[in-house]
Order: sequence, then C-alpha cells, then structure tokens
Amino acid sequence: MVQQLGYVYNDNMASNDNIVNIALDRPRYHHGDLRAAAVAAGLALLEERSVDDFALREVARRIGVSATALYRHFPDKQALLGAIAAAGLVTLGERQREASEAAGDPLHAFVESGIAYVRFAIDHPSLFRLVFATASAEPILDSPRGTGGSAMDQLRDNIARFVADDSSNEAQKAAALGAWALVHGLAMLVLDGQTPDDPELIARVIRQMVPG
Amino acid sequence: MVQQLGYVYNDNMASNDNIVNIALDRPRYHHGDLRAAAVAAGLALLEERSVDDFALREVARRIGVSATALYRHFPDKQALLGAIAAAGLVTLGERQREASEAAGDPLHAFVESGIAYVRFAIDHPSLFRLVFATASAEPILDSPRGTGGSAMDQLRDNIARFVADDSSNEAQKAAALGAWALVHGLAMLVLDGQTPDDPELIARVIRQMVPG
DNA sequence: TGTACATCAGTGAACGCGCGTTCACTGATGTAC
DNA sequence: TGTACATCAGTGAACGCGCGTTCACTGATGTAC
Repeated sequence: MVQQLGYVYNDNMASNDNIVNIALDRPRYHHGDLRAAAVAAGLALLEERSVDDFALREVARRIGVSATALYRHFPDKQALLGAIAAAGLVTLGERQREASEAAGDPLHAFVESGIAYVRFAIDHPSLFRLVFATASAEPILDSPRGTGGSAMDQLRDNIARFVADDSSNEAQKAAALGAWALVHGLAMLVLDGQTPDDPELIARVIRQMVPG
Repeated sequence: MVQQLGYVYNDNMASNDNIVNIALDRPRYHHGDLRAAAVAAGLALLEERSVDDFALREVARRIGVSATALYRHFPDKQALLGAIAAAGLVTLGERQREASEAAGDPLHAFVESGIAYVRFAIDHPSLFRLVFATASAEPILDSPRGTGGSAMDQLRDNIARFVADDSSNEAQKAAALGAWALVHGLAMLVLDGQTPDDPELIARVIRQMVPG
C-alpha cells in the first residue's frame, strides 16, 4: 500500500504487467492522479474479467477509494471504459509497431504486425473486445492519420508499402480493409473458441493472404 | 392475440419475418409449444435489442405467459439463449446455401455465400453476436459434418470446390479458416461501426481474396 | 362410459443481487492580501 | 509569514433498478380400471 497525502492507494495495479504502465503518467501517485490509477486498475481488472462483469465499484475498491470518488474524474462508467479502451488501442498500436520494426522487409513486417494484432487479442481478450465495442465517433480506418503510433496508422503504413503503387485508391482501401478484417476475424474466432489458439495455424492463415 | 386451449399467446412473434419461422414447428400453437414460441419471441426480441439487454422476463411477457412458465422448458436463461443461438446458426446456413445455389460456378458461389454471411450479420446483429458468443462445446469448424445445411458445412463445401485438389490438408484448412476469418472480421467491423455498411466495398473485399 | 388419481404446465408473490448513480457533507489544499 | 476563504477531491449512506430465479400452489389433461 502506498500512503500519500492522506489518501491510501492500493498499489497492486502497478505490479501487473506492462499493459498497465501505459496508462500511468509519472510521477505515478501524485495528488489528482486518481484518473490514471483508475484506468490502470481498470486495465488490470479486464485481465481477469469480461467486459460484462466490469464494475466501476470494483475499480474503486482496487485503488482504495470510494466508488463516488471516480465521479470526480469520469462523468459515468461509460467514460471510464472509454478511457480504458483508448489506452488499449494505444497499446495495440505499439505491439504492431514493435512487430513491424523487428521484421525486415515490408512484406514480413506486414505479416508480423498482423500476427501481433491477433496475439494482442488473445493475450487481452476483454480489453480487445472493449476497444472495438466502444464505438468510436468515427470509424477507426477512416479517422485522420494520428501520430503514426496508432494501430490503424500501422496498418495503413504497412499496406501502403506493399500494395502496388499503381493500384487505385479503391483497390488500396479494399486491400487494407481485407487485411484488417482477416486478422480481426481470426482474433474474434479464437476469442470465441471457434478455432484453436494455434500460433502455427494463425501465422499460416495470415501468410497465405499476402502475394508471393 | 390467439386464444387456445385456455392459454393466451401473443402472436406478434410470428409476424416479424422469416427468421422467426425457423423456430416454429407446425402446428404452431399446440399445447406444449411454449418452447418454440419462446424461441421465436426471443429471436424477435433480438431484432430490437442487444444481447446484453435480452431479458427472459420480456420473452415471457411477449408470449403472454408468466416468466416462471419458461422454467418448465428451459433450465435457465442461458439454455433459452442457447436454443435461440442454435436457430440462428441454422438460418445463417440457409442464407449461405441460398446464395451459393443462386450463383453459377463454384468461385462465384463461394463469394456470394461470403457476402451472405456478412449480410446476415448486418441484418441480425444481436443474433449474429449471440451465435458466436454462445461458445459451442466444440469449435464449429472442427465439428463433425452435419446434415450439410449448417453454415460451416456450406463453408467447407465451397472451399473444397475451388481449392486445388493437390493442396495439402493443412493448406485447405488454412484456406477455409482464412475465408471464414475474412467474412467474420468484416461482419464484426461493420457491426462495431468501424467500417461502413457499404455493399460494394464488402463485395470487393471478398472478391479480391479469391484467386483469379 | 365414468370415476379416481397422478402428472405436469402453468400461476403470482417474493427474494436477493450488486450494480450505477445521487446526495449532502467534510476537510485538506492553494491563493489573495 | 499569517490569516481568511474559495475550491474541490474525497466520504458514506441511500436509492432504485429490473433482473433471474425459487417457492408453494392450482387446475386442466390424460390414463388405468
């Protein structure tokens, strides 16, 4: 437990894994950082529970604060989930970027980032579901290009690098959506237990999609 | 309202659309057919509501029966949802078969049945989600071949017809899973509002996947 | 055909559930002078 | 540096929510003789 400024925070949300760190600005437990702590605890909670069983009250309990306190930082439960989903999307983008960069050529990078997408879903099923269930105002694929770190930026960059330059805008869009749909479908099917979590099979399915 | 044998059933569950008819054995409202009526009403309810908001009590209300009555026919809510999901899966298979048969060559049939899959999801989002959220005991793709009418039988038949005969078993399996994942992902992305419900784009994405 | 009885599909009242959220409040923090 | 006060992040009690499910029951149906 961390005693600080008269308030007590349970620090177990920081000990979980690197997913959690994403949401924490340092210094971690400054006064007023309940928001970050709540997001971190929420991410940790989603490692254990389905989105349906996600309880705002449990998040409050875990950071050692009354449930009401969260209403100082989020208008309602949905807003808390939104913040958690945003953090999840950032992490997904990071995982894809890491995978891309570790690979050599563009084709390889593309395949590896697809595998990373599915892997992320399998490693964090509730968070993955939340990210996509939390309907963004605008569709992710059509959203303006961000800092280059988002999951969708990764996808588009990778597509652009190996789709033939002379292909039409429409063709590129279809290719991008196809790639996204494939990995997204794969992820959902594994999460719903419709196909086994077999890394070999998953890699094969993704590989067979790319030309060559 | 249909008065029959002293019991009153609200007949609006029969007036919805053909999805509903699937679950009804004729004669429709014989004594004891509460089970079929409940499934039909449940299907209708899912046309209006998310799975989360699906209430056993509301199903009972709609067929003009006490909530308790349903417990004569289903051990619990989950069992009711299971029966509804099963009916949904049958309908999905029918839609795919119809689309396949309407098309000419195997390649076309494959594409059209993929489009039908996505169309079904878009037309019945809650039911589609329920079907796949209701974890079957065994993964659908690996389940023993059924009567030939199931959605997965359709998928496998179509795959078998156009994948090269000399391709390995592993390659065929990967091709089948890839096809499934593509349409499944497309469906989920549209349902979650991540990509628009654009029939032209959807058709293009599915078409680009098949050789030639 | 009539009677006695078991069966079983219904009934309505009741309970517990933990939740999200509201409310009036308190007391520490930061600031103006 | 001290003091007066506004601010605001917390508190705990309370409420309503509609739900799934249990319970003891009733009365119509079907059957054995």
